[in-house]
Amino acid sequence: MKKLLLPFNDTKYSIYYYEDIVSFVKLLKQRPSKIWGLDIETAKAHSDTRAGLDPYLSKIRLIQLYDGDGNIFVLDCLNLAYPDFKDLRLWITDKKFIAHNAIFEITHLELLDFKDMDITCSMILGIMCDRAERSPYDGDETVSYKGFSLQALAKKYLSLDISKTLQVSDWNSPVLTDAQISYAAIDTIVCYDLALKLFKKIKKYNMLKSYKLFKRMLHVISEMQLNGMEVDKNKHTYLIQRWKEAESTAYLKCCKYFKDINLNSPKQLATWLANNPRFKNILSAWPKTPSGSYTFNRSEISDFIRIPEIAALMHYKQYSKLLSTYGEGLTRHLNPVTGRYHTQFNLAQVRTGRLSSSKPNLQNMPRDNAVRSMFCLNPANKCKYIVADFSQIEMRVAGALSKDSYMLKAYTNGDDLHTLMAAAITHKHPSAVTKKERQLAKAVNFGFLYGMGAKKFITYVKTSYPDPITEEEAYRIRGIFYETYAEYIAWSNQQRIKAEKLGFTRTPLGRLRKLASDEIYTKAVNTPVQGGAAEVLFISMIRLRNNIKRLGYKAKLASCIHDEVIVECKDWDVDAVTKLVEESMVFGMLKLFPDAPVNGLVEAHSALSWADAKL
DNA sequence: CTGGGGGGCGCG
DNA sequence: AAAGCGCGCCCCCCAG
Repeated sequence: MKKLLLPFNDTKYSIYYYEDIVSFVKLLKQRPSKIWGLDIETAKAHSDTRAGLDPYLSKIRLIQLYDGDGNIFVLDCLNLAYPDFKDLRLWITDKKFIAHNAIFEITHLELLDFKDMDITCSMILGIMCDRAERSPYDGDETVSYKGFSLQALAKKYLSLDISKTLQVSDWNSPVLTDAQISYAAIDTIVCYDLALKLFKKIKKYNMLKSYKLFKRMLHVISEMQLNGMEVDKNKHTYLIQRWKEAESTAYLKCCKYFKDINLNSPKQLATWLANNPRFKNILSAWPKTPSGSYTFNRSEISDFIRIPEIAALMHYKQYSKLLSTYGEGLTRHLNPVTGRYHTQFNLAQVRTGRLSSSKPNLQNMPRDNAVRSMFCLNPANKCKYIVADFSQIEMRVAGALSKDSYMLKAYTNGDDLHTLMAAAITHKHPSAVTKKERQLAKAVNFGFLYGMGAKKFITYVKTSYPDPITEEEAYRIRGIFYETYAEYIAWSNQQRIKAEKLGFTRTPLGRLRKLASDEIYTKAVNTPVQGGAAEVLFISMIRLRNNIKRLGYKAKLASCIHDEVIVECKDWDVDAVTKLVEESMVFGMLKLFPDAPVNGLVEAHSALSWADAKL
């Protein structure tokens, strides 16, 4: 044991540094604190560049615990054996912790078998406060404040400057310097103080329910991130080969029309268009980007898509997109230890309360069967993917929130709202509605739900429907939407009035989103609906994970895509867990909206691959 | 050489 | 008066 004195922020702290876990735990037990600041330092355990950050490529070097009363206990794990942690695990079970970016601590500690720790995340508190206090239109008064790192939030909320220069120091070094140990200790103090301050704000803003849901999600996310998604690399390689061939064919065709032009440069394309005599007569009708240059956005220029030059260009862009985003580049995210994609799920970042996914983003994989079938389990492991979807979750949440009797009646009867809308537009009986008409109605429902204008609807239809519609027709259809969902429209207007008065809107569980005045018309309506759908999903996933653990099934969450969950499950438990998934999702809906109709709410299937489990 | 904005596009 | 929403990642291009 080594004791260090740490003067920091006008206070004197004591650091107790241990290399022996028995005395470490013995001392911890003497402290009365129930809430502890927690941080870990990790060292590289692999040559990969991500080593030190990725739980599979790192080893924990230090565990730092702050008792909230001037004492920091630091355990150096360099020379500890795995079974040693038993006493620490036991000590941890009835304590609460505070960490910054708790997902990092949870995922790393999970691999040492520290399960379901009660951790508050100061980063999530910080993001939630930010979303409540600042719309993107507000800018940011704190110039140096950027992102939600501990350093940034310490400066913003505690007016503290903490150095991060030692973070990248060598945590593999056999002997750590006093400066390194002090650096490691400071983070626990700062995140402890930060969380106390931010937690008061959360209560003041009435966001406790919402925060508690996020907190419970930490373990769900940790499970998904650690589990990851398995891919069949051969399928991917084959796919890339096919895309490359298609791209080069398309490129050769483009060469006839575009001389010395980078097809990936919108700027060069715009110049080419402006100077091409063939386009002289239609140039005035060519749509433009917000900043005023000619656009080559596929959905904006659907009027000109039949012109050979444009058709060739679009064909090239299609494969160029696939190759650049879903080609070879994707594989750099494969984990060298597990061979899987361990996506990062970002909690609380999205203003409506959804999750987002990055490195790689698994939430925007092409719907293409060939792509999704590369997410495929090895049959030798005797596992299946269970894929379950909410059916039309946002429409259902819209109905539940507004209590629109037309929507609720349809869901109660098991009717399809898109088919009903198609029937209303065409004056047909629902049973006579064609596939094409339903497709248009789908665009009607999705578009007008959040206040789309008739004009935009025309271009929107062009992308999702084969035949164009006239302006007159667009206004007529908009009228039908407003009549059909009159109660929903009334609720929408109420939401707008409320948001105008308060300057913010909330999700059903109370997550606050500040809105600038010109955001209100659409976002005051969208946020409760999209946010409500996210909250339903969160409740469902928490329930599902708890029940899988409680009942001892061999299954783990693998991913989620806004209204869809993917579970990896041992063959012999697939039937039982599929039922559990369905039950959990219905439970999530009813927990948030007790009166919601739930027939046809969930669809679930299982198979070796993501593609096959969707059928 | 890096960072950031714009344009574009994949998903829900 | 008019207004779909929510993301992340790719490439280009320009500023520092």
